[in-house]
Amino acid sequence: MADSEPPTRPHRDLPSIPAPAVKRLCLYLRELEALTEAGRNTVSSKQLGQLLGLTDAQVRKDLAYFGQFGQPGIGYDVNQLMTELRRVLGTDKGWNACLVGAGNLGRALLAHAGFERKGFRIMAVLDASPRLQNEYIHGLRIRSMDELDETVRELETRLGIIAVPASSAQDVCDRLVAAGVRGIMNFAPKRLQVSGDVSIVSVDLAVQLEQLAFQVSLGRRSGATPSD
Amino acid sequence: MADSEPPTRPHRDLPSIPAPAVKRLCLYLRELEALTEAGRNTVSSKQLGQLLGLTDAQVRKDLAYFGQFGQPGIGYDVNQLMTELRRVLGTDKGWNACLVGAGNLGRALLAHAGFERKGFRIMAVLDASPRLQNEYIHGLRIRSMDELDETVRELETRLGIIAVPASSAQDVCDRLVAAGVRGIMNFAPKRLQVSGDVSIVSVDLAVQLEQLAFQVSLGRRSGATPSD
DNA sequence: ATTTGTGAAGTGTTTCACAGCA
DNA sequence: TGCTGTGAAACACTTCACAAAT
Repeated sequence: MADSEPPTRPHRDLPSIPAPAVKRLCLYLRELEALTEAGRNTVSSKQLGQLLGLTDAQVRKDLAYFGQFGQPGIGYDVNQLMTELRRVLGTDKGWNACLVGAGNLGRALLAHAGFERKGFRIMAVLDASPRLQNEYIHGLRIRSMDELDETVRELETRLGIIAVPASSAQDVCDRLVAAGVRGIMNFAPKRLQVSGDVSIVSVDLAVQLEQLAFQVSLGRRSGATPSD
Repeated sequence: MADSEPPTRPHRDLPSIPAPAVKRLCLYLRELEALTEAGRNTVSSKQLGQLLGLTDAQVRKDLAYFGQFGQPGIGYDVNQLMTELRRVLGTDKGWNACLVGAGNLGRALLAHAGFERKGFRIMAVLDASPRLQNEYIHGLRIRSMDELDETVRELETRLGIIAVPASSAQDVCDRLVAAGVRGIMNFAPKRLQVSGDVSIVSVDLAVQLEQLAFQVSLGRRSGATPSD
């Protein structure tokens, strides 16, 4: 996991960035946001590393893939580094998303405050069940699947979030891709196949619990797994 | 991510298993469950690999860390391999969990059918808010935080699930550990520190969306990320 | 013919260690 | 002194390629 994916190139012919480094970037940003709230102006690679259980060298290498942000003897400017990381991650501008599946998980995602804070906005909810159609949740009308195409186009939702059962996940995925989304976050316990230029991130909650069960079975001492 | 964690040892002095391999084990199991439902009796490493976007060599290496399950010329027996993987992952026996946080996410997790199917059972829900106390959700009474200790002991919940805001996550974590849970699944956007012999798996949904945004920004072709 | 299991080779990632700067 | 940025070394993971088994 984390894992078996091709490294990403920032631009054509720049050194490629290890996938694990990209994962850590998000965590650095999260810690920086906490630091700035705590009133800190600068932070060293050592301090940032300690907050996340990483070595200072790791932190410096990761950040150096994207530029030279630090000052020898001082460390990194918290605000500047946050801005840089947001730019690198592409979260400096907002992202519209549409959610498919208005079950328990879908509703929880819709209410999730963390998304808005990070610049993600769920603009529409769709569900296949006629029972739910035109019901309102969190101020959004539940749309029918027939409306998927126009929804994605009119609201310009570049991202789709799949919170439907595994059995319909691939179908929903195909329709989202056809409608023009560029990225899909998948919560169904199913590997999705996509044709073309669409990115996928999958989160299988049961798989995460299995990972935990394995670590506990092993009697692992303090297995700290940052995110994923 | 997948990622920056120490490899795990199955038993003392056996070859250590790469962390990425453990992540894939859960995915193999998921595919095997689908295969058996489809009536398949055997599967080759090549077929299993294709289902997950992995090479056949990768699949064989991963499985070989735990034993010799395959038959040359034939492949793997689907049912036998499922049994073996469940045993390796520790999910052949049930796992009791207690959930802290009865907000939107907590409720969604409680209703999540995928957990029960995999042998995980949420036995109790707790929440700090007096407003929710003694309310019932999904057949479970919402307990006060004062009841945490007795709940963990009496119901023998080896796992704790944290679905509270970041600000109280560390406190909840400490209390769960003190009460005796051996593993914690954390949904708060906060790195948890644990003392001693407790495993942690964290899932930060906003971080996952950031990963997706990054991949889309890069114009990645078909970035298939198995779980994570 | 097909497929496993596995050493060896290849590739990718992390850590080390130090020059250079504040 | 304290810290960054970075080549070089160490380590980890994946892929290759083939002997052995059916």
